[in-house]
Amino acid sequence: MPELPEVELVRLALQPLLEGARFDTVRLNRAGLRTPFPADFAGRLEGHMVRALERRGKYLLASLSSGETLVMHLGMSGSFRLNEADGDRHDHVVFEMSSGHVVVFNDPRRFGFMDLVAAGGGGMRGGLDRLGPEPLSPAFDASTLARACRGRRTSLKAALSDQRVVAGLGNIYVVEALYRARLSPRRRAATIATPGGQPRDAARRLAQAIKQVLRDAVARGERNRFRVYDREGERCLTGGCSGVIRRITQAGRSSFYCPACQR
DNA sequence: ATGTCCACCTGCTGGC
DNA sequence: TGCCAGCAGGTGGACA
Repeated sequence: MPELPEVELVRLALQPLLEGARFDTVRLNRAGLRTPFPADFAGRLEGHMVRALERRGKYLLASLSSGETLVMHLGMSGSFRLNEADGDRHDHVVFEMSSGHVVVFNDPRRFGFMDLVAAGGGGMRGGLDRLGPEPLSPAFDASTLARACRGRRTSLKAALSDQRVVAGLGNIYVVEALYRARLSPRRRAATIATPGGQPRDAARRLAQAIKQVLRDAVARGERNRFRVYDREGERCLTGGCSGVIRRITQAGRSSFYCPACQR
């Protein structure tokens, strides 16, 4: 399911159940997800308290009283069910908390993963440390975006999908942000910056659009209607534009855009 | 280094 | 009704 807004909503739902509670029992219904669970996974959780549940990009981070951090990623199809018994064949992990709450992790495709890392999250394979800025933080703006795109010959779609450029966007919100910024997903990333890496107007529009689509999605609280995603053949919703939404494939993924107003 | 492609896995949909 | 190709919101590794 999840891009940044959905992960943030999951975090908000889990936070009151986990923070301040200990793991009483951790049940693993299989050996791993995308990667094997770390050695003695249950043993390193049980008895320890969750001090805080935070989010970084699409990752959930539970800092523990043991000093370790539980890193969780939902992949494409991961979700948590709260206070229900497990039983589905894709219920892979069960947390029974000292608060009495039960948290079940379900993930049919098993692209998600869980790991335990030293506090801070360094040392995780792949690495949280390689993530770009949080798009909703002040540290992310037209300047940081322009610098990250400077000289890149790849498309804006590919650049924004790269978690090193900005953390948390996925296929849908990349497409939505480009639509709101009136920028084509096929446009070269480098063109939003000057050769010196200074932001052009397109970079300002794009940084603002990214923040806007993410904030709106979190505020709405559910994944409902998109303005351009999955609307191939339908009319463009931008005021004054009579274009028709087109679908193209980039890097094996669908992009949707209006050829009339997105340049 | 940079950019592109593919595999990982299951479930659902639409066309025949 | 059944079957099957194609597609799905992510990531990392292999390759040019």
